[in-house]
Amino acid sequence: MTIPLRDTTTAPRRCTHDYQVSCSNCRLGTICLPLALEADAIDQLDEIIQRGRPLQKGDHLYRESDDFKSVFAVRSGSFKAYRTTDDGREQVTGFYFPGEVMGMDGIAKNSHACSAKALETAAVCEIPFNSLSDLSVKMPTLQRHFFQLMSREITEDQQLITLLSKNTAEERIAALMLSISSRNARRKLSATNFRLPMSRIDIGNYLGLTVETVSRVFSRLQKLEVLQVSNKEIEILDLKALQDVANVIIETE
Amino acid sequence: MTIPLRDTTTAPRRCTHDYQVSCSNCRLGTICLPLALEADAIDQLDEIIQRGRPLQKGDHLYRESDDFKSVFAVRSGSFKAYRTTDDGREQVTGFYFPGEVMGMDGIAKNSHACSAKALETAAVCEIPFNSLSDLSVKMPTLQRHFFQLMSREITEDQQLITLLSKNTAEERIAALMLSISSRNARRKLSATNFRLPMSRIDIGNYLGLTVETVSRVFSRLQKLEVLQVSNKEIEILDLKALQDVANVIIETE
DNA sequence: GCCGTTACTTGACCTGCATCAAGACCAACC
DNA sequence: GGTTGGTCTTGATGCAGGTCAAGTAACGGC
Repeated sequence: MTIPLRDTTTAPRRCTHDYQVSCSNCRLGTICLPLALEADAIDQLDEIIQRGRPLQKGDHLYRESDDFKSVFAVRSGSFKAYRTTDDGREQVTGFYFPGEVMGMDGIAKNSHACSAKALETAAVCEIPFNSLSDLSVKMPTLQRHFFQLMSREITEDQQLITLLSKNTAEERIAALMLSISSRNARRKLSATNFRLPMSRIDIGNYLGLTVETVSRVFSRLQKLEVLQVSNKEIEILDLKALQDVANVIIETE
Repeated sequence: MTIPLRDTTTAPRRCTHDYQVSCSNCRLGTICLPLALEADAIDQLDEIIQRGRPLQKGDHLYRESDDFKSVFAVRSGSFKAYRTTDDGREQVTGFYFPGEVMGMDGIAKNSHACSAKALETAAVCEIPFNSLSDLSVKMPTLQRHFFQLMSREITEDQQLITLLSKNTAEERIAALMLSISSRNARRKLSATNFRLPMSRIDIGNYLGLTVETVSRVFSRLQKLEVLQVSNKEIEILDLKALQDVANVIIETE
């Protein structure tokens, strides 16, 4: 069940989201990439985008092998995407924050390859893929836009691959903290103080570590006065030191 | 420097590649997904596709941060894609065989995120991305086709992520052997006897293992009479056992 | 053929993280 | 208040795979 995003007849020509993004004339969050869309394109997109129903913590946005119908831009809250391995375990493949787009894993087979679960109360924009395809055909800019979005997903996955295959536990955790920090900064939120929406279990799962290791690394980084950790509340005390620990350059775009 | 794939005026309406693929009316190798293209579409694609110059072992097809202009379908030979980490090490992100498409990592930033290097003498089809985009605008089927290709790349990367974060050395190697085997089968080559085009170093790098471990695992699997390994020549002696070792279902499509 | 170089294998040892185990904290609920 | 069930932390121990080292096989160049 979806309701229209807004009444387009009276709508102002600016971002209607709950957060501010750099592109001043975009209504789509980070679907908004360097390549800005013309006003005309935005109006047409508005026609097809719908506001998804609100989700509570633990609710699924979609599940593995569900029919693929739409991609989703996160409006508020956060999500984890995960796939279930053949022997029934879970592999977290990504965390999604406001302004990020999820669900593109479903295009290949017309059914979702991952499940997406809300980590807290959350809201999304639903973008029906068929409409998006049709519109892309009419609007080459949008098509390229969307290609870029998918390509970006590929490069991000490849960064995770590198992290998993080359880096130590401390480097992985530090890299994740830096990634969350920079995604916060992008949304004009604090880059140094934030609340982790996900559990230690999810962090460990995502980074290929056990909960115990995650916990130990947090303790160690706290002892070194790099981070201040109290349960889910994180404060980056020494950004430079954290970057040194990560030993990886996290893109700050 | 590229030369036209073939003289379209006299061309027969069938696959012109060095290998056979399942889709009988496609000239593009595995760009050919379940979604078959109409004859009309194929003719139009033919117009924009070019045969790339032949590559020798060690030659680069493109390098990290090269301008992104085209994607490439492998015609013969094989490639590895890799990215260089901030501290100068290499991370192999994939191997590409005939009929597979590479280079889509470049779309996001209009410059390649990976380098691609020939593992042996190789040939490719070059598909200029601008032409492809333009054509997709005219041909919705082609657009969807290409979206699927990219989405597939995402799911494959996610499988690798899972492999790296959850599986043992033996499981990883077994999974890679099964993957190569099934990709061979797809090209109507032997699924049990093949030559690995890549070095142990590359295998280790790709799977997040050291050369020594790769070597030891091969020896162990040989002792167990699962594989026959002589340098790069592999024979799968016991497919069922190999699948058990992998503990992961490898898609055979 | 010989030589130099690089790829591969095997062994001995060591370490980072997993595993096992116990306890602390926290929130929900009766 | 107490109980229950989850998440998080910390310690003790073990092992898969990394590191170091030495040797062998394969491949090119001359």
